[in-house]
Amino acid sequence: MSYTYKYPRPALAVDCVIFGYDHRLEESDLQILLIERKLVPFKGKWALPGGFVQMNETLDAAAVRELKEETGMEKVYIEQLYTFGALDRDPRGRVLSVAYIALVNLEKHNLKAGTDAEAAEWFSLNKLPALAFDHKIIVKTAVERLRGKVRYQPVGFELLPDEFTFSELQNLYETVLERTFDKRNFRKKIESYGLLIDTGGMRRGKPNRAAKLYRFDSKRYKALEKHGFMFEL
Amino acid sequence: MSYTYKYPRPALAVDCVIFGYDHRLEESDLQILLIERKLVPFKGKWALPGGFVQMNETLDAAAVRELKEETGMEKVYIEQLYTFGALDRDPRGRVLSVAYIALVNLEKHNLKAGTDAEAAEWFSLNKLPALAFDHKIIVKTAVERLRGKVRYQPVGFELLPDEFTFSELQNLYETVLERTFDKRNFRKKIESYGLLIDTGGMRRGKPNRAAKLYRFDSKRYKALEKHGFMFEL
DNA sequence: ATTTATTTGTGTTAATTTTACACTAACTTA
DNA sequence: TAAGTTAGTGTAAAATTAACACAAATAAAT
Repeated sequence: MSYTYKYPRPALAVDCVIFGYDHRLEESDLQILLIERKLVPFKGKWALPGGFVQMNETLDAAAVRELKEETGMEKVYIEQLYTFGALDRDPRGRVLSVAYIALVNLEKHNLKAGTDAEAAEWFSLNKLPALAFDHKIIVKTAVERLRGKVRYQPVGFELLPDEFTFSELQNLYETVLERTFDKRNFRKKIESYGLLIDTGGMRRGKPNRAAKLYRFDSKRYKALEKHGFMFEL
Repeated sequence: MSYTYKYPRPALAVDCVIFGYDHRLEESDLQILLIERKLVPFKGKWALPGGFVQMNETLDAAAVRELKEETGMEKVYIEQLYTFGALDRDPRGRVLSVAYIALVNLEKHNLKAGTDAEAAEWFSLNKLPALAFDHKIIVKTAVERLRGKVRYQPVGFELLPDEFTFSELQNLYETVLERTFDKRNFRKKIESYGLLIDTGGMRRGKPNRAAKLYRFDSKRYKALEKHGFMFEL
């Protein structure tokens, strides 16, 4: 079976830059999920998870599907990043890639090994191996976008478990933005938005004072957002 | 001649949301350029300028080409907006659209009439006619992006002539952001960035005090930007 | 049971930034 | 030369941000 068109058409792929974060680690870097390519081109090289868009699925659906197929992960935050269309980005011919960003917490979404006969592995953002295709540029674009976005939209919570402590939240922001915050000022700022719900629970188990657990009030955020409220950090 | 592939491929188009602004008008709205479709589907309806991407051109190049073909405009600011991939967005079949935003000044870039046998016309943003395809959503996305972008990147200057007065700049920002600024505070803020060059010229001709003309120092901006400088309004 | 080591949780003051506000200067037309 | 209109300018109050230190709570070790 084959498909014939009057004019030539580029092939269409989606690629996902999946950011992972583990709040349990002391010095927790941002991580990116890569898969080792088993086929040419770039056989043996690491690449972003992705694949071709099917005719009966939207771009978002294709990204969600690839995410699930290659990592087993579901119900993760995902958003379109940018569409890459350089002429020579794929040696097999003209292939466009609509890139997506996904944000996952490594405790909540643990990687299912080898779901797609391809080895998937997390890499620290600043220890990435050489990447196939133009994926280095895609990752760079994604990191810039994440850094920009995290400051004026509360997407950081997607990288944490549902319940988290203030210092986990602060560590996350410090990791993503590569800067430090004053503990008291950070708390004050976040509290001023009234978007955290005290769950009553405590994070115990470490040999120090237990910390209160909070939950992000996404319903309230959505309501406020409509009336022009702006989160900012 | 025809082209055959093993798997089906969507067609690929670019569409441009061209924002126009005229600093000479008293009550100057933001404008959007639309063309009247001469062919089915949506014959007679207004639509964003656009067309299919050719095999040997990048997405950016396709957007630039369409812009020139349909409006005669060259050397305008252009950037990729978003890729729209709903299954039913084109009744002819699966067509993806990579949308672009362009910013032009209506004095600098005057519309060449009927360059492409299609009537092109400027419409006030808040008086748009019904649009073909999913172009209403594309325009909405573009407006949101422009409003967001204009606040933290100095793209507003693209909508003005090379030399402009402070009140022209202020009017532009007030129009795009749909709010007012205090004249003195606005001036102070902009001046604090040191990104405007006094050209020595004056805007004369109106029955009131002449205003100094300034030019945006894009070289200096690019240099500062690299070292973490942030424009913000 | 007590000590030790470690992280949590909290308030005030100074510095900076943002906002509010009104009059004179300069230009063109009548 | 008078009238009408926009350009250009400074200061004080309010709000926000930044800087800073110690007692309380917990688990582990003694």
